Amino acid sequence: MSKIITDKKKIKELLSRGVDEVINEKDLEKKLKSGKKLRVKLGIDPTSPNIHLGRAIPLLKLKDFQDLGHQIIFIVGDFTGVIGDTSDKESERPMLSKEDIKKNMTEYAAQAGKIINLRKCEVKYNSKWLKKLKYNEIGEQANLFSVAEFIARENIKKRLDKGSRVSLREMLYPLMQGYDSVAIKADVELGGTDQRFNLLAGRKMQEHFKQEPQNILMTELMAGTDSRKMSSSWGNTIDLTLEPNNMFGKVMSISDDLIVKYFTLVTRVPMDDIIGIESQIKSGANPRDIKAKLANEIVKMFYGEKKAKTASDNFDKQFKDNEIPDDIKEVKIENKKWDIIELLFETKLVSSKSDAKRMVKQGAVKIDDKKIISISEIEVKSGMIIQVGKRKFVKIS
RNA sequence: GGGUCGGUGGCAGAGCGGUCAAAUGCAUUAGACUGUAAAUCUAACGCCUUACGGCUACGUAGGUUCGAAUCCUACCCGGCCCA
Repeated sequence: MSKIITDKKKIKELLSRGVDEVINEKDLEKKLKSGKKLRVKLGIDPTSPNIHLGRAIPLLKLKDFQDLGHQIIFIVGDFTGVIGDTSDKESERPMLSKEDIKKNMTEYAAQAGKIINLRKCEVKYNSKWLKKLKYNEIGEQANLFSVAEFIARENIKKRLDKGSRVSLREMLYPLMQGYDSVAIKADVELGGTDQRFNLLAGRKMQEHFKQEPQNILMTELMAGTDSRKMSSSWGNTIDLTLEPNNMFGKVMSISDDLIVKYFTLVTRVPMDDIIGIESQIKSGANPRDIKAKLANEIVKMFYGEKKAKTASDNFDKQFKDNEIPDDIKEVKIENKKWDIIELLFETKLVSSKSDAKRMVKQGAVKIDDKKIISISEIEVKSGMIIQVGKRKFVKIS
């Protein structure tokens, strides 16, 4: 029933927006225009279930393929997950248990479902075919690659130079990812540029098994809130699990010069509009407002228009106008005289009592908009609003 | 198997007998300022104590010492070189 869309403009955008490199571009373009339904593969690493904006980029690309009517296939690396990938990390990955993987995937699906229509996807666990391979078969496949190739990879090289451990086990990873492509007969595989070697392994492997080699589409890498590459090991991610207010705020905290990049990579605002935005920035428009638009756009994608609007309003209130936001968490607590330190700790506004003292000392604590300057006793009444810093509020119920 | 170097706070990485709750960078938090949770500047950043101070921490377990992250022993884990 689903027809393949072969609109030239859409294909062009598919192949260029947020795309770092396509191998082989001509071939892929031809196939996309042919009207054939392509099998598009994306591997998922089940080690950490949190999807952040960086990891969402290939997912968005996948959605673009889906929108054109192509078949998308998730490969859950339940088997490779046990091995541990190395391509986007500079440290070795821990091995995972089956239970962990299962739990992680449930969480993953909940987030990925915000971008992709999961009902129209194939989801495959690669243990299905990988665990059946015999030693001689693995040997044969391993023969397709050389050690020099493997250690020439930037990440591996870096680790080697630094003197950290690279296990033999890790060399198996590209073989497996490559064999996945064979097993599902992939036409296209997506991945970040850091996946290059693994993606190419798929082509080699497919050729070996007399299949037509898959095309590869590598997406650009995303910069995080501190302008370095977005990665969970840097702690600079914007996670999809963030609730709207926080997500909005995090986006607002990116560096100004990343605005256009974010628009291009993680939204589907038409490219023509983005060009307009770019020139607005150049001609001196207030980046704050444009960034707010971006934040709004991103929150909208994951939570819908209404919640995005609320998040946006709350942000303005809280930071621009220094007002108290509408939806504050309520806390039930005995109405009596409380020592301010105990009170802050009890309401979980601070992580420890030392922390509470610090906050008071720094002048970060406000009760009903009145600054608390010294450690003292507070008469707690319901409806009272306690504030720590600009971002943490609690209302006594 | 032999030699050798190392395992430090969320991460990276100094310290190598007292002045070490442990430099510095990143991350985090607060304050000032502002265009925002940008940028910049200032400060904080184990836990408990109003404070004095106390407690727990530098791979694990013991030991030497008035005193150990620092020295010794064993063990566990890792790097490099040799075989």
